[in-house]
Amino acid sequence: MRLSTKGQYAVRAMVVLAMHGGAGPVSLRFIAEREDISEQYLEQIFIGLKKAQLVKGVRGASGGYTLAKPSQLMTSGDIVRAVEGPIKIVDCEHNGTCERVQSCVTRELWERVSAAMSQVLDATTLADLVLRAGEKIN
Amino acid sequence: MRLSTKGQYAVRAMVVLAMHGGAGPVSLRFIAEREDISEQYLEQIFIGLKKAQLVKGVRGASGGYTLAKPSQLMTSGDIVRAVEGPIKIVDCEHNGTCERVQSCVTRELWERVSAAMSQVLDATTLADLVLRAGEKIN
DNA sequence: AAAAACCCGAGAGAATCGCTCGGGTTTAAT
DNA sequence: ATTAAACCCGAGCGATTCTCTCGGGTTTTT
Repeated sequence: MRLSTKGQYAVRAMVVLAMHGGAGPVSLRFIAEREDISEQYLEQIFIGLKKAQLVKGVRGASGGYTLAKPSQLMTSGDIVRAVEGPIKIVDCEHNGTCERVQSCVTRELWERVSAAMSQVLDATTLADLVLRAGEKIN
Repeated sequence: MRLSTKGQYAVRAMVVLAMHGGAGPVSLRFIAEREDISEQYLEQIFIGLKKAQLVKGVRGASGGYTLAKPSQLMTSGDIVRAVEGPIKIVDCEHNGTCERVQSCVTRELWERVSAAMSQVLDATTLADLVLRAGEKIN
């Protein structure tokens, strides 16, 4: 029951991106050094972020990535989902109907837990995280 | 980001145990058949539950396991923690102080997520689950 | 005595994680 | 035009974790 590094790295990387605001694209190399993450691993992560249309890639020299929309309109939930898939703590296939009733009582529990996680993640925008980072520095 | 089967099985097994109330110990074989879980895997799970003093083992023929305390006094959080360890979605070692400030902004986020999970799990007693199982059957 | 059941450590097969490798292609700068 | 920076992408690899299985116990009831 733990978030893989992929999700953690993705959020950290997006914070870096957001902090550099509109000042041109940010290269993966920069993020990699700043956050001490493998550059090639970051590439994989950004493929997911790009597919989810959270970032835009700028190719060529002095390229990099920029946010695809303002940080107020992006939540940590969006970011985590982009690289890790849907936020659910167990995957139950029998949707709605189980053979064993006992099993499905617990399913409701896991769904409530997943919902609680989503609620926190979806309530926190990227802008919120940047704001807090700013507060910490000062 | 998913709960291992160990945690899921543990809760399901405890529901079975609770539903058999005070009517003597319940054998692992019974639970294993009822819930379609490997009996030997269940043994491992019950070692954890026993260490956490949630169940009591009764050795010998016609033995099995009983709840160590009333189901109202046991939460799904207790059960999950017993077999899976502390409920936290990332493990950050730097407690309180990080070198990179950016990293630690996100740490607060993971802590809030973990807290939200705990809240749901700790608010649901074993008795609650049994009650719902009863409702489902009728 | 025999059988039922818990107790327990070790390990095996598969899946997942956390990357790395080796190639591209695109574009800015010189 | 050339070079170099940077994104793009598929494949694979070592380590870890998960999900059990195996092979032995020991305890207690019948």
